[in-house]
Amino acid sequence: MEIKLPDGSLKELAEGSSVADVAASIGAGLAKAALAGKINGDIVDLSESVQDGATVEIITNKSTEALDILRHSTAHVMAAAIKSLFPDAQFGIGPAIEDGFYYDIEIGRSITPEDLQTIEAKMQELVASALPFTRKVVDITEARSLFEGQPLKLELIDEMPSETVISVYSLGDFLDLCKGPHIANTGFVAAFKLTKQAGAYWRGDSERQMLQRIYGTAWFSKKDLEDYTMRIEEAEKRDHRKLGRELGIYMMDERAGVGLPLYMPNGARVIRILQEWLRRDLYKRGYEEVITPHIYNADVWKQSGHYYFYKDNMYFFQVDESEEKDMSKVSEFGLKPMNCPGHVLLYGNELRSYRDLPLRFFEFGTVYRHEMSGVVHGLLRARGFTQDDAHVFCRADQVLDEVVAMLDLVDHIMGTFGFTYTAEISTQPTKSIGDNAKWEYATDQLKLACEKHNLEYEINEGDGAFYGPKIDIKVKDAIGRTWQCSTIQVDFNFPERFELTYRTADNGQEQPWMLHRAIFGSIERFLGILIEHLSGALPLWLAPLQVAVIPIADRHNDYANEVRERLIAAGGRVEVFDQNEPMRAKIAKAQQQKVPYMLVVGDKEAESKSVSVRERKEGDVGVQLLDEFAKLIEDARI
RNA sequence: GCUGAUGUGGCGCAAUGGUAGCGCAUCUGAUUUGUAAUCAGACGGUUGCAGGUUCAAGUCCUGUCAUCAGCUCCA
Repeated sequence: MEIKLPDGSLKELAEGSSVADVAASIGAGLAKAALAGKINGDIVDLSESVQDGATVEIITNKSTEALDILRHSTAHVMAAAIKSLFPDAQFGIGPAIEDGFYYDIEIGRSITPEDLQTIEAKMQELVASALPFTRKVVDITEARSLFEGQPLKLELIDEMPSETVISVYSLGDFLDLCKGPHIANTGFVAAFKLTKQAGAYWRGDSERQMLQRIYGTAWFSKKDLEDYTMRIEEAEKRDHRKLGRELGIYMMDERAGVGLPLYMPNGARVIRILQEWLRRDLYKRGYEEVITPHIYNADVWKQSGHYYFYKDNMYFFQVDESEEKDMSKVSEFGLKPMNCPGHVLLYGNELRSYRDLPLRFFEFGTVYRHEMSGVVHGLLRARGFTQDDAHVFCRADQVLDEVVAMLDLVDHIMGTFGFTYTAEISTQPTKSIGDNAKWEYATDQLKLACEKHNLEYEINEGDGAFYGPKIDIKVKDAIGRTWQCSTIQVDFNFPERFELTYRTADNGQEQPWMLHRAIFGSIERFLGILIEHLSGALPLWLAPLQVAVIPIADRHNDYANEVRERLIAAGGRVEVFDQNEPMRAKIAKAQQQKVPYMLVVGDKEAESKSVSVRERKEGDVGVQLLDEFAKLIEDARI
């Protein structure tokens, strides 16, 4: 028989040859390096036999799929080690993930850090003995008997269609249900480390039992593992919680409450600049700014439905409005967890004409959500935060253009900060309101808008809000975590429940379409991600302190203050570092504060009305006339 | 909320069950400096909180609060 290689050449082979035979026929070196194969694009085990006319590719550790195969295989090695140390262990699943792998297990108690060491040592033994992975194909019935007494595995088998061909892999005396493929033997595992252990719900369902999850990382060389460890350490240095404190951005205090950031002067400045920058852009784009209350009578939350859907996650309180103070006339209020009701009430306050649409309200709205204690995380997930929230009321035929304009705004803002992002469209969930035709139309408009905007998207089937479909924009942070920032949502709930209408051209009444959108999402979350992204070195226009004027000796303080005043007149944020310290120490301080420019001034500069400019990344960039430098600061005004 | 780990001056760290130390920062004094940290002195904590074990607890135990790493969740 004949097969095709990726380069297009043909190869003659004996009937019943396997992928491994193909590798061997190309060369002994390749046969040794082969991890798995690809038949017509599908990743398969080396033992898989090839059919006449198929295209066969050999996967080696240079291939893009190789790390996943290695990591998944290392998860099996770990499972085998656990099986020999804890014979009664039950196994869940053990996939490859970004940078590593995990395996969910149950040994009747929690895994301790010491266990991790023991398991790792056992794994080293298995790796040293170059144990082979052996693949076997069985039917459902056989699989059931092989995994007798392993309820977690049996549950997985039970969910497979009855005609499925199941592959199992054995590694020594450890047998696992697995699609494969795997490395030929454990000798390929060159560098791995067990990194952490945590609880994880079986099948990701919080109603079900919690298993022990062990995480590890695996690489093809010790060097790669070291680089990875370095990368993690570097990422920790730029953690926004550490930098947030060091740069005077924000603090937390137990006494204030969990998840409630307090902004220090630098943080307040940055947030105000971000807001003003966006505000000006939004005016250009046809938005109107509004301001709405932080608390609403509970009746509003009842009408919107939030009272019933989110009561546990909202802050409610009662006020006695009677003169007798006998709680006879108690009113209930709720802190807003989102800004929609205010904007909806504003819309409904006037009779709206089709000519008014689209009507775009925006607000920097501070909201409070009682997030569960385990999820609060610095600025990235706080209980009080400010959304750059907007609601657009429009006609059905305007939805597309509005969403395209929003995507354009996302592009502009993320591009300004150098973020790359991905888009996901979430569709109708099983429990939802609004008729199917509307859902279909709305979802199509979102897809069309992405296409019109040349934005690739993934579909999150059934993951939309109960009130409408949405586009979520996720950006990547320094440690490689993805965070949801921008969101564009269609809402069928509010217009219905608050009976919003507009007068049509033919004097009829129609219900407007309502779009929610936030670009930063939460300003604090965005700032947190931005700090990590830039290692705290905010661009000149956004830096809380733009210029540190550094007099060399006390006698230069007067000129330093003159420089400061000149630059403040140019709109700059400037401070004179006149502490009784050597210049070098002042520079060190300014560098640590990530101040974009340090201006060293001494006799020469005072004489010539100039400044010696030091840029935080470039270092000393030479002397400039003060007026010249002032222009630079002027240009950085938003 | 769940699983696990951790909690020592403002920050970063130390202290075989036996008198809580160090560096940075702060304050005072000296020094007046040319591109990443001048010198000296001083101040500052009873070890998250509440119980318990012990002759003796930062150290051991219980509870609780908070933080961290995950899981679940994120209108």
